[in-house]
Amino acid sequence: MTNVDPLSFPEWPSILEALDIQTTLDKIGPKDILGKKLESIEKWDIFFRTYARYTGFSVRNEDVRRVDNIITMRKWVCSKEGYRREKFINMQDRQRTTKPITRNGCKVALRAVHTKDETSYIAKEFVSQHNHETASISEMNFLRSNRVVPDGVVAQVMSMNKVGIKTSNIVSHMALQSGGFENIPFQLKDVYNKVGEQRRLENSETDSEWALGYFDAAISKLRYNEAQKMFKNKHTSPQLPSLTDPVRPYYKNASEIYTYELYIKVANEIRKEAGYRISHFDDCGDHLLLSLIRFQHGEISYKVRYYKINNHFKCDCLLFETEGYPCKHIWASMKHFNISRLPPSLILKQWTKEATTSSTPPEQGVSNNQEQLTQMERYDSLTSDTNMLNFYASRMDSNFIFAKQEIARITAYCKDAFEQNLGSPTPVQVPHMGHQNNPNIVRDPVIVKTKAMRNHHGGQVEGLGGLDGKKSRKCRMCSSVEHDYHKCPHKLRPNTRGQSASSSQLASFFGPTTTNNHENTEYFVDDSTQESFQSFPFM
DNA sequence: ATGCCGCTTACACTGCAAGG
DNA sequence: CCTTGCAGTGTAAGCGGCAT
Repeated sequence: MTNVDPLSFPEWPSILEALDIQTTLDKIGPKDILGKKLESIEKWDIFFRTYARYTGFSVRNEDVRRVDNIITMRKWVCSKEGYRREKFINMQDRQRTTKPITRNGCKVALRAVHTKDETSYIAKEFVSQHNHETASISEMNFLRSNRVVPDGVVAQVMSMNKVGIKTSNIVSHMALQSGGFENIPFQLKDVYNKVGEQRRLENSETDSEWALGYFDAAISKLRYNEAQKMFKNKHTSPQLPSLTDPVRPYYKNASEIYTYELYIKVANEIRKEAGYRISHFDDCGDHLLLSLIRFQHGEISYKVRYYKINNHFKCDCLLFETEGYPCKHIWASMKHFNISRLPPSLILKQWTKEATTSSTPPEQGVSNNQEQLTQMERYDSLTSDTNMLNFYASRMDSNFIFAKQEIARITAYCKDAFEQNLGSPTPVQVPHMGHQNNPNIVRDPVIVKTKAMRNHHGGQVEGLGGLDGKKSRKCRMCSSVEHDYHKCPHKLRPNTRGQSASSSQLASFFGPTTTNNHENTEYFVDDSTQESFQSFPFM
């Protein structure tokens, strides 16, 4: 079991002391928590979120009660608490395929109630047993309540957007410098959301146009996307049709076998199966030859061969042979023979969930996990701090020079200490704001000033969907509706390589990369590069 | 005190059209 | 044909009212 790194979570020791917890996090049970008191609701919040982070689940605020604007009770739950609401399960006139099921009725929860003397909050409910698998350390950054977009990152992305660099490429570069996407505590979409939020606040619409690509970053991104998909497949499941659907077993069977992306395609075939019927079949010795016709389209027919010896189906349409999953004609034939589960011969292993999960490296040992986790926490913390540093230091010549010198000094010191294996703790105490206090944690719908507050005027908030007239397009540089980005008079258009304003800004933001592969990389942006970057194969 | 439910809003995602 | 931005859809999240 892992323990909380006190350097990353400075509040943690005092909380543990106040709760008088002697056991490790994974062994905490109701008897350790029920009846215990903490001085504020925020401390309970920190406790439960840290507990969740280190035991592998995501937290949702489930309920809150206030009297005179003072919180009298709050309940936190596992994000898998409850079930999808009935109205979304039985939605009529559905226009899109359903989203994966993320809830499974998990009972894990904490409830803290204001004590009678109003001096503290007491735990009245605590459930620690999940009814599902929890996330591993390597999946920790995929959990929503663990995702953070540090202020420095937002500031840096916005600055670089202004000189025309795409958000996705900036994030790729950050990932590259951090040693991979798995080492940054946020996802690309979190950055889009956070930057978008900041832009709305500033009421300025600028974005980026030119691309910048790095092969290593692209590969890392592909791997990361793969890991994201694996996480999704492991922790969500497709929404199945209603219990009354006669071919529900087929959907269920498919959901158990295929990844979510492929399930959507297979489900589409199963759905279309109903449009076909077997007109007749002939016994050809080693196989049966079935003739299928489409309802109301009698002239369109398909032949399906059913080989009894190996329980295999082969269809004229060759969908299975080309795409790797059974076609509607095979599903219709299976139904005809009352075969309720897909025969193994029709399951291509590369499309199954098993194929992706089996490629996951085995979990590392306990001590390695602890080490890895501590290192990750500290890396997150340092990245957050240094991003802010970069932002301010790059704004003034004197700051820039000072920062460069200090960074060189500290780096040399740490490197020296590391190489001599002096180990931690390093005498250089890095000031830390506390991970869970970071307002940029990707908590779901964060600052929602008006969220769930009744709209007494009955209208929608301006700027959101539902406005009457269609919005006209705005220039991304100056927000004018008169022209678009490409014709904008404010657009920065450096002409020559190595002399442009953007190139120097780029160089100052990126700094010299230390990665071997890029030692000779020059950063430049000019008219021609826009084309070449956009056509970069991985971007 | 607690659970259930309805309502509102935000976020994630998709599809389409404009523009190059 | 490709990229980008926008609008629309699905649903998670959060809160408060009401019933138990």
